[in-house]
Amino acid sequence: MIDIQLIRENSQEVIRRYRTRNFDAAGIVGRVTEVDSGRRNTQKQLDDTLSEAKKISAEVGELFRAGKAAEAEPLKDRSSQLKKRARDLQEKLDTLSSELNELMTQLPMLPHPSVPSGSTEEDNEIVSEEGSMPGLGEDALPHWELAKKYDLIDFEAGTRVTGAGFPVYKGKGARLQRALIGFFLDEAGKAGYTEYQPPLMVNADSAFGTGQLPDKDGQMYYVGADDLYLIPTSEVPVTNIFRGRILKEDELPVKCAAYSVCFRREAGSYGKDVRGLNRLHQFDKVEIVQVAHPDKSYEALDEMVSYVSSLLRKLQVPFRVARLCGGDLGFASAITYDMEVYSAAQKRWLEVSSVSNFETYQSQRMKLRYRSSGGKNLLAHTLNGSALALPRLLAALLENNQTGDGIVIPEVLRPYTGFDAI
RNA sequence: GGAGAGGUGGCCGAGUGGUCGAAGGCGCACGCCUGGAAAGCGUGUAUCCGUCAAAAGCGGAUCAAGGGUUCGAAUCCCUUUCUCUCCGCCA
Repeated sequence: MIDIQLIRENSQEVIRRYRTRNFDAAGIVGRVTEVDSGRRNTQKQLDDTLSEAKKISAEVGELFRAGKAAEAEPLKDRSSQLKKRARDLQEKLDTLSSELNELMTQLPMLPHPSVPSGSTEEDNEIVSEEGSMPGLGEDALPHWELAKKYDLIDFEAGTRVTGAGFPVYKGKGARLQRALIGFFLDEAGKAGYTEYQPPLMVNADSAFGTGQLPDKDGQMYYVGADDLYLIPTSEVPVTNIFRGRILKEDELPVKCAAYSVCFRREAGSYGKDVRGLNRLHQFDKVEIVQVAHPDKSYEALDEMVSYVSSLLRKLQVPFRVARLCGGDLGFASAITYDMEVYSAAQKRWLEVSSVSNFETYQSQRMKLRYRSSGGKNLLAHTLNGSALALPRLLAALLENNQTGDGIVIPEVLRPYTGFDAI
């Protein structure tokens, strides 16, 4: 949620900034202004009413103690009336508050000024590209063929056991997955991130806190019997570790890393884009999360982007960094950099990481604050990024490193895999 | 899953219907004391909303959450939730 203060102070500016997202906020912002002033008005009336009722109660108390119970009778009546009035006002206040809350929830994060306007992927701004493109022959195989040829992934078995989008990794394929996870966690540790193992299911409050609910309801698997959601990313449980907390200023930035399995329903996506490992219902990912001081969050963002770049560099995969345009930006994000690796046999770029600064969007929802040196409790900024998501990276590694009679394992992974080639 | 006990401020802990936002202690901050420190002494120490240009001030809410009884609830009643103990089950 954005800070309502921004709307109170300059609603036109807010509406203008939302245009970068192709989001017409005029209607909602207008309603917010209206409901907000009504709410405050009602609050004032309620407070005054309660104030009077409290005074009367105190008087009644004194009369009782003085043994003049009879004199208290008319006061009791008056107090009853006030209480009835307060009940009505409270009801009105609740209605207005929840209406306001609902409106605010419909507003996405304000985009950072550097976010390019645009509506689709096409309008994303490529900010850098590095690594050399592998020269593969015409007989180069896509990763799903390679996975079959070298018996690394059994897609059919996954379909039998669960359904499409739930692959079974096998032998060196499974080992390679484990190697990548180990490598990523070790690297994150060296970069100052504390390792966490979060729950894989979260409650609705957590899903709301990071912005999955209500916006992305339907993209998460839901366990109805216990009212829990399977996490779509460990961003959700990890960030929510800090929900409702007030951190000390010198604790910032908080840097967390977590490996987890991720579950996504990906409702409605079929076709060749989802072939093989390109898009799955269950996948593995190491995520990094930071809780940062508002003045330092863009520094943190840059650090995260260069950290993820360093991983890709070490793995020797060609990659590029894109700054998402307003239209492609996630609901909760002020700015997002996508990191894409080049998958040589498919001849396409695959997104393997998404690094975002949510500024106060999530912290506002989850009341995540820090105590400033001035003694005030202020909202912290939250950020996260994949470091990294495994399947597409695995796809690129398999495709780019194929030699015709095997697949070469990148140097840095060999201590983890225990083998040099497949 | 069954039985019982309990959730009070950063923490411990008193409080069972009437100035209780809440005694006391610890912790923390500041000051005094000291050559310096410890001890000691003193002062302060929750969050949110509203009012205000802002601060102060003032008003309101909050003793797990929600509802109820009452003129008045941390205190009584109901529901939910979480924690602990015992039993059951179990990787």
